[in-house]
Amino acid sequence: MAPVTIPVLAINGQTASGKTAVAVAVAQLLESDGIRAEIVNADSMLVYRGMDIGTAKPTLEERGGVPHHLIDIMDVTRGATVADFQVLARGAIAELRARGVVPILAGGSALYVHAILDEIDFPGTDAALRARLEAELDQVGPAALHERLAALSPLAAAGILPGNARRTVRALEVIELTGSYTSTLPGWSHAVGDVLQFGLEVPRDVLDARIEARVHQMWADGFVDEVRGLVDLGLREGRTAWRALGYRQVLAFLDGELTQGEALQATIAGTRRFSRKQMGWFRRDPRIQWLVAGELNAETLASAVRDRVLLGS
RNA sequence: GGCAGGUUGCCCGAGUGGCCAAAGGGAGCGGUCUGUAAAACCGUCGGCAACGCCUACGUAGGUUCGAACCCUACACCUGCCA
Repeated sequence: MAPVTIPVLAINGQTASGKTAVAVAVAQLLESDGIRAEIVNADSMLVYRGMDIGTAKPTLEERGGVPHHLIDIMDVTRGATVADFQVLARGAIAELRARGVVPILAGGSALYVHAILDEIDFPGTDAALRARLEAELDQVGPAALHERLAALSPLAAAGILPGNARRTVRALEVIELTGSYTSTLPGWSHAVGDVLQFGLEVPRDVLDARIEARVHQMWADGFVDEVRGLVDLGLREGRTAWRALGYRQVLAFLDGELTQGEALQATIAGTRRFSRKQMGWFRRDPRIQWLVAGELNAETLASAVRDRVLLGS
């Protein structure tokens, strides 16, 4: 078999931009050309089993027979991390390529996408050390810890705001583990070869309307019951899952802190804000080619992949 | 019908004579980011020709050098009595 080029197609975009549907459509178009493609998820919350309605996880029907990777791979009690995800996603991409299948990386978690595609090495972690630092944080507060960080590494401290306890703790952890810590992300340089990056752009007002409709639909589809069920499975015990957009608001409702209507509105507002943040992140990546979301997106992306595959063969 | 309380900026909510364009929270807007990232943190947040001016604390008037804060009337909402 002649060696052919297998590009990675990355489809980025805000939540509710339609990237999932486009990714599936692209895979199906390629399939009809005799090019196999499968989807690798790059949405942080889709990894959790049982978190379906609130994450707008594509149903089997919506997946249209296209295999999806890194969806439903862990329980809500576990804390997903970028570092884990990086390893898993790169593994999936390599495995697909080895099989001659085009990986379509679809998702809206910008840090995850960055970590998968670009050269970023995450220093390790140590549970005991982390626990100690967090206990200390409770004692002395974030400002004191930040001061200590500043004494150990002025540079690292400069990149972290004093109020940000989370990042301060991690910086101290890494310094203790490795001796130094870098508080700035590396630039844009692919660690995975041959990547085509596209972004779907949706006008703000259109996206906002979609988000609102989508959240209402989640409620209608039984989102609150989904959360109730997950609570029994330990949703509150995890470190990450319960903070997911919508889930946190429903939990607040179940705890009596919000009315159900307030929880719904807060979810809409939170999702809207999240979409802004996503955009801010993706916009900075100069390699992304932006497409106005619309009918022809799948065609455009499929032909970009096709061209690349044929060129390489 | 009577008595008591309330009406504050986009929303909620402090303020009860000057230090009030008015605490705080939310929303909105903008930003930061190397193992929680759908997270965490930060800034901004009445208007303008902007070290000043204008508009603003239910409406209209009054007291005062000075009022969101005091008085009067009116409107609407709320609790108790009938």
